[in-house]
Amino acid sequence: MPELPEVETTRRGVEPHILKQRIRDVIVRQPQLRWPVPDDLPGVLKGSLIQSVERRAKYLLLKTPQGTLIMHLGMSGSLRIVAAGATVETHDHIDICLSSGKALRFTDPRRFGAMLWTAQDPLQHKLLRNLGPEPLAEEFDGEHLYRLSRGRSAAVKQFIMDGHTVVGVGNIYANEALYMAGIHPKRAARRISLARYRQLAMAIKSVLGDAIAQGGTTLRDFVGGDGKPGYFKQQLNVYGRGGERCRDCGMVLHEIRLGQRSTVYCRHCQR
DNA sequence: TTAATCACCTGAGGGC
DNA sequence: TGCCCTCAGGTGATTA
Repeated sequence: MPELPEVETTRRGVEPHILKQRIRDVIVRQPQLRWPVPDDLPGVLKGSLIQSVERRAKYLLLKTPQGTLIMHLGMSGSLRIVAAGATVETHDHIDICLSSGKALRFTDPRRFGAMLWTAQDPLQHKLLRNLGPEPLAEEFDGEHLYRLSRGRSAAVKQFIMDGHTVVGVGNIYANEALYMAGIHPKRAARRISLARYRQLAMAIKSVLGDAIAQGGTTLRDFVGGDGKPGYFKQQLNVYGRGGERCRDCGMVLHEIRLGQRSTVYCRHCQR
């Protein structure tokens, strides 16, 4: 399940293979993704030069002189480099064939992913223009969280998973960051002090930074752009460990549903 | 404006 | 072995 570190790992993995490549063809086998792939996408992209491979939140942006291809991996999506004409599996929905003879292949069993086109500034696209800061950017800090949380009665876990607060904090890393900061996931966002938000911001940066450095998680079917799995799962302290012992205090980790999401925490370490 | 819920989708895993 | 059911989850849309 790609979260921000997985998306960044994918970006770094595919970038060397597609940067400065010209798009020779686009093969759309399954256009029904989260939103339908535009009918004219192959025609628009054909012949374009890929100028940059960027990321904003969990969106990957392939910029060409004509516009930008906006991609989202959804829940189960992946991008990898294959030889053009490589054997096609059931969920290989889109191939972007390159002048090098290779292809960027989008695979997504659950089809929660997306592939959209904009000729405008992609950061002004309706999906991107209202997003919060990047978690690893300087502008994201405890003051930012504290300021936005005033008057918010929602649970802090849902607050930090809201893309308007900060982007890229999915369920796994929200659980981990709250554990690291010692904050109970159900605590109302407005009832957390500035000092504790500073700890939480540092925890988010630490958890996401470490995950990126190690290539994302190995949960389910995630593999990087090079087809190799990530290695972060071994370091998860709470996510997926409900009923097991807390690595810090030895208490049994508690698992609940919060906002329809699996939430694991330590009742002793997190207040 | 905020919070809660729904919808999308399919593979994995458990129970029978 | 096969069938059925539940769960997993990112995020926009809808509803209250």
